[in-house]
Amino acid sequence: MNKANKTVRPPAPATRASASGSSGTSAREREHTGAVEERMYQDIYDAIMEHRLPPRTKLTEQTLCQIYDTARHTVRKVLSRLASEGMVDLEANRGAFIASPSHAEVRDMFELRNILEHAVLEKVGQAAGTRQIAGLRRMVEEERDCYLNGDRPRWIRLSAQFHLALAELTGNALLVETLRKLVSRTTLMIAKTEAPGHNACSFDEHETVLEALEQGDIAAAQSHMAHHLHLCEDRVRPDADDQFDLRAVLGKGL
Amino acid sequence: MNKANKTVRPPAPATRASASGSSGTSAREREHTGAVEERMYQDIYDAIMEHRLPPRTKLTEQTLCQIYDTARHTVRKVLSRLASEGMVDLEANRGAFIASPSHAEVRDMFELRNILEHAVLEKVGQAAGTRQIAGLRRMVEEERDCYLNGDRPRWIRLSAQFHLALAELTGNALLVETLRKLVSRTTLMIAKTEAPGHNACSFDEHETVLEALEQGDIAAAQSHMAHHLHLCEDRVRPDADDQFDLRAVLGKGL
DNA sequence: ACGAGATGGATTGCCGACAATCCGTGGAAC
DNA sequence: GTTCCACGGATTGTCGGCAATCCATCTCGT
Repeated sequence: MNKANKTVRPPAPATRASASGSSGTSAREREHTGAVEERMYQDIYDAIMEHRLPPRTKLTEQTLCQIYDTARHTVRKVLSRLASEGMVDLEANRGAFIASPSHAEVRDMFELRNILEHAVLEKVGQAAGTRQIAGLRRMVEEERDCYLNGDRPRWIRLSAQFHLALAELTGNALLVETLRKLVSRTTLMIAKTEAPGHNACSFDEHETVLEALEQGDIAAAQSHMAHHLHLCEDRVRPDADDQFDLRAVLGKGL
Repeated sequence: MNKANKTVRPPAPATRASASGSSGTSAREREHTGAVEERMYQDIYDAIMEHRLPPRTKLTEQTLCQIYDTARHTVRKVLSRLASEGMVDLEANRGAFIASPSHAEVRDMFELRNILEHAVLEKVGQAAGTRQIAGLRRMVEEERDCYLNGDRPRWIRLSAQFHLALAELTGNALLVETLRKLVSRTTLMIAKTEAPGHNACSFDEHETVLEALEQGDIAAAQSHMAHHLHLCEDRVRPDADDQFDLRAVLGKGL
């Protein structure tokens, strides 16, 4: 209940204190520029992760300026940062769009994920901490609860967090960060598995991996993980191009 | 002699045509903005890779503006891009510095490299193309030539390119790109092995990997690669904080 | 009726100027 | 002689405006 409450969020870039930002054009006190930037980034990031902003959605600069009451400069920095992480595509003179990887890219992403997570299990399996595995198990249980309760956004986030929590046990921060970007980019593409009569959802697969890990059978855990990733890849939506209203999705209280 | 002549360069970001850029402040025709940006990026990137710009060197915005005769906006974009790849560190209100990873980060980087290159050999070893291996062998030979001829810059680049050429055989572009960033960040840190009486240099180790690969002994190749990476990690310089003149290093003909 | 070309609105890219912050220098007090 | 504080130059962060580009619509010719 401690860690699982925190959302899956990328680490803040190493800015030290952020600027002060005054000289407001609006009447009321303006929030610090760095804070707006961070909030906007998180909002968009979360919205993408939770499939409220599907691939190919256009992120118009001026619209974001209005929503967050900030200058275009700030918006551009956020979009640029999201682009560098592969979450959005920047097309010259056309604007920013939620990323929509090609079929080949999806294949590459999952192959790379499998390589990394295979290595994670290899390393974690050796230094198998009973205590850590218990934490993972609790996380999977919460995952199941969210799914059964219909809390889709949180369920999706926990599904991603499971893989990251596993990777964190390696103690390799760079590995975690690399995997985080990959998980984000793949999560972005996974179709909504809301179809009725759909086969078992991912927390079962997560549990299978954990059980093999508990029994010290690393090879089995790796095999289950590979199977899980393969299923995830099959859940990638073929296509779906609607346009969504940014204001309705992002501007919660404005 | 065909491919090895090309330098190890990151792929250009997907800009389509680049802008026109006129309204020059200078007398002579101004080069397209996108082109300046790309040139500046490549120059700095190469300079870092070849150790002409050692870690902790400060990259002052105005100096770069003068060298490339461009606006600060452009400089900032380049620095931001380099920062997103981990080549430079951006400190708020203090500026941009060539990255200088901590000891822990170096350890993580090499561990991750080993994971990826291990997987590369696994996959390449199965689909062992005699033709491709011949290309790699030629590359290692050129590497040796450059070292013996004293062409340090090119030797360093070829050393990095070897690993990337190997990864390209997997056909996974994302894997190549991920490894490229890692190789760049590690190359940045490797001390100048110019010390007299120094033990054998890396092209020998590259050759050892290739030989094992030729004989179809994947496990041996992986073992040699792991050993090679371990040696590279030991070559990381402990420290060295001098300041260098940007103009002398980057501004070749200005 | 259909397609090619022109036009206007909207959006992104670029630049110079101003404000905020940091760092080195100089001076005064102890 | 040393330490603390204030000041000024230099550097980075932010903003608004203008130019270039793109897209949708309308018009005109066949």
